[in-house]
Amino acid sequence: MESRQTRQKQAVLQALASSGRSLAPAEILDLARGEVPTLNLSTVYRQLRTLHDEAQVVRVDLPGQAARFEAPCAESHAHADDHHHHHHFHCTVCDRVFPIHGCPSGIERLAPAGFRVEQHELTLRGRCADCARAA
Amino acid sequence: MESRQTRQKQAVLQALASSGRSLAPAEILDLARGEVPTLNLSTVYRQLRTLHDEAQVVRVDLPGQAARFEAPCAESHAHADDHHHHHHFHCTVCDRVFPIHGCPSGIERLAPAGFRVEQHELTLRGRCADCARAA
DNA sequence: CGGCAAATGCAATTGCATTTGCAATAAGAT
DNA sequence: ATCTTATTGCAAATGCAATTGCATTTGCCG
Repeated sequence: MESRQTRQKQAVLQALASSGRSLAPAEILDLARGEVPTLNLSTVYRQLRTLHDEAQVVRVDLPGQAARFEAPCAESHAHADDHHHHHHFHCTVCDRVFPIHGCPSGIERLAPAGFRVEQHELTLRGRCADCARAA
Repeated sequence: MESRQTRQKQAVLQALASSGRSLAPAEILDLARGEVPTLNLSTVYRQLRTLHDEAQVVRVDLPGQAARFEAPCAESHAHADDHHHHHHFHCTVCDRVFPIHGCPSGIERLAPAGFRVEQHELTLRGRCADCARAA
């Protein structure tokens, strides 16, 4: 099954790349329709799955939210699957999700004795610059 | 609508209180059935809603997971709705969720300029003591 | 001890996110 | 240009957490 180069695939990829943030499938649909007006949500989901398999998009889960997707970070290291580690800011007003670079240190120390921390996720919530300004 | 004192309500509360961790509705059902064998999942959900309204249980959302619930922390302050702030550890092996006390400092600094951080959530993932030992 | 509204059990239903069947379309290799 | 088959659009179907209708049970107050 060779993956083909379609306008809809490019549109999805383009939406993710140019937005610079994590997008929900419906957001991707909206943005990508600028390129391909007939684009369908099913296609977005299908492409997301394909792109995810091809490591062209990363899935992001935030607490209490449906899955979002983002383009792999530009600063990814040489190590194949080691994308730039980052966290997310969720705006409670506009519901958009932005990347946050950097992460608090000493996190592993928080776990109880005997627990083995292999990963962590931090989500900040509040108002993004736009919405804070509009307050 | 006065809330009554029923065996099932106590069983749910008891399960949460004695477990000392965050439980999914199905886990609560399992545990509470030790007390009330006929307990039904609908009732668990109904009680969780009631108890939540009465501030007797707290809802916990972890990334990519269905809602869990926990008993309000014992060390809650005098301030009515200010429960002891804490985070969670999710064991990827047994799928149980444990409370983590303490939280990294300087978190607010991570947000981009202009963003207003109002809240944050940290989730550690890995192996709990039991599962790390059994590795 | 009644009596009545709240709570329960059970089955059926809803609400969403995500997936799938299928006929029509369109890559892209020949 | 042609042929093969992956991809698309659309509608219908899933999966699953959570909710609800209803007849029955059970707190609980007088």
